[in-house]
Amino acid sequence: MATLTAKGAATRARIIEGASATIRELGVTATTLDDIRERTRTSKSQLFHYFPGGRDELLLAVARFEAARVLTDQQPHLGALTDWDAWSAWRDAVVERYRRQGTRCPLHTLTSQLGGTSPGAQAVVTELLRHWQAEIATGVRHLRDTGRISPGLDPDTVAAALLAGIQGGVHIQMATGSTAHLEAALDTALAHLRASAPDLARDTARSGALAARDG
Amino acid sequence: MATLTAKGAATRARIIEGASATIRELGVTATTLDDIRERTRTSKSQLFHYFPGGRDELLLAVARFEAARVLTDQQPHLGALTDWDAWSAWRDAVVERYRRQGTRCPLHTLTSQLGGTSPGAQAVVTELLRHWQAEIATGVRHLRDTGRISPGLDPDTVAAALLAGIQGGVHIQMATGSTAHLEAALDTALAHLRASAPDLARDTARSGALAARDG
DNA sequence: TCAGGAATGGACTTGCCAGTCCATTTTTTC
DNA sequence: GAAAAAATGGACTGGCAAGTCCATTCCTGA
Repeated sequence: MATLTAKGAATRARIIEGASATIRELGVTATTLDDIRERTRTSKSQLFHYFPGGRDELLLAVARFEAARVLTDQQPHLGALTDWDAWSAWRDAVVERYRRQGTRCPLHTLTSQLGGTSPGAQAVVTELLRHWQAEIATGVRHLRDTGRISPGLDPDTVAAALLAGIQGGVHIQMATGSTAHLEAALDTALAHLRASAPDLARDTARSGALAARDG
Repeated sequence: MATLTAKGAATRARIIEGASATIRELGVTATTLDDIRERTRTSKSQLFHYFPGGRDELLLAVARFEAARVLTDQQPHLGALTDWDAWSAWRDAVVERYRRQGTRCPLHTLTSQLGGTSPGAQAVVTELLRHWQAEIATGVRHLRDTGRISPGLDPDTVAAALLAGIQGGVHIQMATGSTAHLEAALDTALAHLRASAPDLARDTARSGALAARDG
């Protein structure tokens, strides 16, 4: 793969997207290169031309593709967690995103297969988590700096806990099909933040810290 | 498998345990029946004798085995979440359990492979989660009924959020190798509970003289 | 002790699927 | 417009791993 013409790049992208869709339908283990070949209208040689490392390299590319999508699907909310309304909108966007995705999380299964095997896949996930958590932490820090939450809360710890709740909520959704846990995790975390508000700020937010849900 | 002699039952159990151990080392996808056969000193025919449904049936049995272990590993703490000390001990036990397990969670990978495929595996996980959450909720309810936390908190929601945090923390550990997120999730959830305590109970808890309250 | 069922051994079949290879077509470049 | 490079087609291989089958040994109960 010395150089890549426009046509070549398009084919490569088509393969990744098609593989991603196929994996969503069949799961990683059940997806064969022939399935991908058929859906993307490519030949075996093309698959290996664009991904000389074979199946693993393709899967890694798909993981990268999916990881990017996870973050963009949360925009513009994730990048602007300024006031409570923004947090609420983000919360809804996250729930909606995963509800729409259904009971298959390509990235989860993808990394559970590649995770231990290749350090590359591990890096993709680690980087995604790091970025995601950093964005959340920035939002929390903003809440703190504007006096909306207790100054005693550590933004990074809160963000880590929130991210864990989201991950677990999604994971449970994969097994049960319900987003109840994801919602509980998000709502409880937000309630925690709201309840920590200094009296003045809480009065301003006024809508009931315990009720948590959209006041 | 009309009847099962003592010897047969022992062999069956040996296969499940050996398969479980092998999967922990190699991961689900990389584990072949021959690997299991070799480790458990059995023959191909034995594998299919005790698990006529083949690989999938064996994997399901392993999932059941692992699911049971998840809960027993948390005992006796999980069954007696009465006061803050008990909660703290449980928290430590959970962290320790997963730290010891390392970056391979057999159940996670097991179900991510069987999850979508077989309804049986899904049932195993769902039941595990249900049971786990119920135990946590019982503990939360006890805290509430003894006035240690705000009566406004819904035990089931809190338990769901906490369980999601644990699951996510473990999941992140699989990718990063660190239990930081798991600990953040647990600690944040417990901090939330403690912070919700009515003033009297919080003061009492701080001093450790719990017996005196509510006379 | 012997008969029938359970347990075991292990060779063999079968099918799939990743990866290879070379021929052919298309595009780029000078 | 011709050579070089890139893209494509698709048959073929090789190996692996699940599952089958039958022969043999072991156990149990009457």
